[in-house]
Amino acid sequence: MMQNKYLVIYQDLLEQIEDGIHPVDSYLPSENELKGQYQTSRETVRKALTLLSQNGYIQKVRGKGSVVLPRNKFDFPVSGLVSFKELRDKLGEDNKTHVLALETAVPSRHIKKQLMIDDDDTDTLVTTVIRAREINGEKVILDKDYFLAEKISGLTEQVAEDSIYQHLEGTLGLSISFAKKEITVEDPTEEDRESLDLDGFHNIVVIKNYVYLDDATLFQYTESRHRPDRFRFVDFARRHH
Amino acid sequence: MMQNKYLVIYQDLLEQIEDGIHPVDSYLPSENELKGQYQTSRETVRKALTLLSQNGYIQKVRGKGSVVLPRNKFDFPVSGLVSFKELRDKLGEDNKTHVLALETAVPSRHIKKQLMIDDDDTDTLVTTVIRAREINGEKVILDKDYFLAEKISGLTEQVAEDSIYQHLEGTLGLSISFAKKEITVEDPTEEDRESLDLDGFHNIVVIKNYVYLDDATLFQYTESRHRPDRFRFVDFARRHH
DNA sequence: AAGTGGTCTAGACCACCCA
DNA sequence: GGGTGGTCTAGACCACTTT
Repeated sequence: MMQNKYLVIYQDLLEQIEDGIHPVDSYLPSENELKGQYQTSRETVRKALTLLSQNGYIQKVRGKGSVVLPRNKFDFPVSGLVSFKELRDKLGEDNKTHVLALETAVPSRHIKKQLMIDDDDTDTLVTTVIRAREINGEKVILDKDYFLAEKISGLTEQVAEDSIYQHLEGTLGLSISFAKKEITVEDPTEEDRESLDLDGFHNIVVIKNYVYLDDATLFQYTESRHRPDRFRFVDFARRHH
Repeated sequence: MMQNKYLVIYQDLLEQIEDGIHPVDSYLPSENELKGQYQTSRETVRKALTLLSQNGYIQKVRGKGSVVLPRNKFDFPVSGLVSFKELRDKLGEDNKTHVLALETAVPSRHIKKQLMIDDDDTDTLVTTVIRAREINGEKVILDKDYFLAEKISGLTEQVAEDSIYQHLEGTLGLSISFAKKEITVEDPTEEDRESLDLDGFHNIVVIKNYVYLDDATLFQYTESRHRPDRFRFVDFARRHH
């Protein structure tokens, strides 16, 4: 299995950082050393280091080297595109997924708008998946996913209970490229009250997510509605001067 | 004033995109064309395009070119490091800043922990700034900033009412490199109730921000506490395969 | 086949840090 | 002054899209 050289270097170094071979506050080997170790050019080494830097693992300091940054164990993968399955695997708590709906149909006005489908368009079908996420016996997250039906297939209840993303990227070979997220706090809807264990909570955290493929086409809109006590968002942002 | 070539190209193209010279869904000139236009090498052109791509302005598509992506006018600068001043300038609403505290002292246990200062350390001073932000006559955001005092100077009430960031980057020449953010929803504290117009709101959105300089040293911890109806966070995240 | 972006190379000069 | 990362070059080959 051949890979891009810079990705091999990236993954190598990442593993070494996670294994503590390069502890926090220590310096990675210099770009010249790495260039020798991997029998490659300096620009290729730099590509790997730039990726590590973008993902918050190292900081490059002029005249000194690349320092390993501290990482909080609980950080979710850097700023998003995080699915419930990944999250659940990290947290390792008791949990369950209830599939409340799974259907393919002509979407409502509101969903058409979110997916940039023309209002007059009555041909484009959208697959809707609604799931309640249960953690430690309480239903605390309501996930409402809307997919362009033409792009997906084989979406069964089984798949929806596990990980849709795995299905998309693994089985269907779709390549997710980027996403736009918006986080707000709203009043719970009737649906929220019915589907979740809201107890005494008066608010709900809403994450709206627009997901795009490699060819820049929008193909998914997701609304993830969290009970406030079960919401946490971690972000790493670099300033591009 | 000489600049890096790739930044010149980046800013040029960005301006052209914002001016509509390259409308949404159109393709930028190809890398070969740009290389000619700017009398430079292709790798340098690619560096500029990569920046545009990271910041969510374009999507590069293999075999086709660089497509201009749609942008919501209201997007704040991509995922963060947004200061209240920037935000206020965008929104253009009536607003005011009340400086509630400004002092330099040995910090509390809790703040020491946030700024990675040793518990036994009684020498390191921290400058605390507490500000309430008023929008349309209501105090809706409480900003609590803690700076390593040795790194800053000349922080007056005047400066605090305007933009501390401008002071840091402009006047002091500090170079902010990256930040880690955590967003959660909590119960309001006594301080929140006293300093803000919470009306009937039962929750408060808390953004904890750890800001680092170019040399990877932590120098600021900020807690920004928003009334839920006045909170909105927008994020653009690329998937690095 | 021609054009596009993706990767890689071997070298160069510069700005910065440190002994 | 020697080592570090930051920028830039002129070329090469590849994978993909389009005609």
